Amino acid sequence: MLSVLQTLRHQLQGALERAWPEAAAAARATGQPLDPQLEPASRPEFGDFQANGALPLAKPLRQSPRAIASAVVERLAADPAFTALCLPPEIAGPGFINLTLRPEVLAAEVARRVGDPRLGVPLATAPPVAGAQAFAGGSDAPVPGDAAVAPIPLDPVIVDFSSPNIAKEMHVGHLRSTIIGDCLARVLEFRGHPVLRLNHVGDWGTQFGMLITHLKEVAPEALERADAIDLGDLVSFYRQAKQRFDTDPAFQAASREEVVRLQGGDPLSLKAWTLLCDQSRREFQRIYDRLDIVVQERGESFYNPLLPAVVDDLRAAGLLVEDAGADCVFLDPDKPPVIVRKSDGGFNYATTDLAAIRWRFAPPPKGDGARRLIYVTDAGQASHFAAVFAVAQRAGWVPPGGRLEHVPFGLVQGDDGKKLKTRSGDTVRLKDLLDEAVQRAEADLRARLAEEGRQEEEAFIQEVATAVGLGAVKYADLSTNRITNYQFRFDRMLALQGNTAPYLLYALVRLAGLARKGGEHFPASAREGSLPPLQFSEPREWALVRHLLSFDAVIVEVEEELLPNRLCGWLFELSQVFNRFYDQVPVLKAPPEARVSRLALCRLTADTLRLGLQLLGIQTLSRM
RNA sequence: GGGGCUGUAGCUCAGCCGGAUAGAGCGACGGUUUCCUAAACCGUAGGUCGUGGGUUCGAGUCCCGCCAGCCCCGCCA
Repeated sequence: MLSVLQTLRHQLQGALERAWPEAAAAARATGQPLDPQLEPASRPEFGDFQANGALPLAKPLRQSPRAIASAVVERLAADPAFTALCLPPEIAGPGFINLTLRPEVLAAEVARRVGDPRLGVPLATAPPVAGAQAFAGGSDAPVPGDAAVAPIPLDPVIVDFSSPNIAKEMHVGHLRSTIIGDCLARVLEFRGHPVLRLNHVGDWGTQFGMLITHLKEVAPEALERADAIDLGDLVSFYRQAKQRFDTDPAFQAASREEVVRLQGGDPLSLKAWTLLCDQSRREFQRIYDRLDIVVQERGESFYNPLLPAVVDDLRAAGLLVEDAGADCVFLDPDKPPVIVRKSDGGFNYATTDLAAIRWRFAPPPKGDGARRLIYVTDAGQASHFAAVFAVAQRAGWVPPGGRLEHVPFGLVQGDDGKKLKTRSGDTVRLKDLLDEAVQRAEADLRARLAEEGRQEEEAFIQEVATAVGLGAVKYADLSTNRITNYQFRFDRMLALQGNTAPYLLYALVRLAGLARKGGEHFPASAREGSLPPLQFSEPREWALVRHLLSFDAVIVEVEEELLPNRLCGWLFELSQVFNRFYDQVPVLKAPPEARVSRLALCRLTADTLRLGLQLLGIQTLSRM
């Protein structure tokens, strides 16, 4: 109900200004107009919204907060636009103004969303030009959809996520970036942003020297044939190469020469490099397909030709300093510099990251023309990104209004609170982890079926186990605040109760059951004109109504804060509120006059839950 | 040594721009099924928000100090 909130905010501000015209004018003159501080109510008994603004005004206005509040309420009562929306406001506590929307306003808001594919969430609009933001209403970002503005094409948002390394297997370390990045991209896309999902794979660098050298020795025939060979277990291949590199000086020397050949564009080296990349790509794609994740590969090698320009730019900007033979940018004379060219003349990862920023902000055709760059990597890289971002700023590559955001996340830990490992101490392969989640979900399901004496097709069992298992892994990751480390526990994430994927999926299954059994009464859409005015009476109906109407707020919040756990928490609450409703309020067996409204409410709940899970990247079910 | 993140119930975690009496889930204990999937619902117990100051009408939230844990810190990504 962002638009209602915005409307009320203007009305309150108007009331405030009518009550104290001089103070309001003075406040405006300072650029800080009187703020009613309207926000969603902190408790249900306070109504829908609360205005806290009277309290801080007590001192400047030399009146008691309650007197200020009652003056505002008086003006509001005289505003027909306000009384059409709200019941008479109440003044509570030290001077809070509590607002409750009229039941028919809430019901109409619900009706408007039934059958609406966007479920009340507006499309994003172009941000205002910097400096042109001052309008009545304070510091709030304008709510899109509030006014009928001609849509301005939005600049792309880049989400840089997943980013495994070629010739290595995806492991738990890639899990969070992949899942969180995909979720953020989905939310941004839903809001209407053109999103570039970029997989910044590690496909360039010194490790290829040893890999190619090893490949040339182990499988020279691969370089002769046109088609890529199957290297089998890439991980063990990598290990072999690494081991030889660490123990065999001759191999080491050969590897170093190989790096030079590769960077010099030697055809045979390039062929070997391509083979390794193709092989890895196929492995990665299996995981992405399984997780239903779309990401476009644009590895480090893409920026290779762009690296010299980075150094040139920095030099031209007067930022480069040579130190111990390396080209450096000193952000702070007392701290280690950002090295953009090593003493041996080679570039390193900072250079690549800088080249990426430069390219991504630059207008097409020599760049992506992006407005917002989002990097989803572990928190350990925070200082690296802070430094690189600062260099990009100083170099002038960030356009006005351009945003550079590192989206850090914590470690995946085991039960012991340490970095997750297998029993033998190896890193856990992502594939194994997903397999186990699905297997456990399947075992749970089979046990349940046996217990309940249910017979189900094998295909059904596989579908449910997959959706539950993979959904549980994703949800467990997304539902905690990403900045903290999180404990990976199968039993917890697959638990049938609590803040888990299965709990949410089950709520949707209940709703799907209602739709199946009451399908002929399930309203398709309010827009077809078949929906009578909705009426609600039960407290649990109203709780569901109110929660559903805050969907737009949580989506916009995730878009801005890039915190998927906010959406998870909201969906969990929705499931809880629905389950309480379902437990106590009959739907199909309701009297006819109540049934239509309840079915409409269920329809909206189901659509919202389905959309929410879809934005998390979680497959939904109609039976389980 | 410098920097970052974290510290909230037994456990795992929320807590939005500083707002009213601190919120879930799990676990524990107790209750609910003639009724749309009980994978559910209802209730009880459980807190010095690491710690000491400060800012203010009001601090888990902002500022400073301290303690503890984790992470990063010149040619790896």
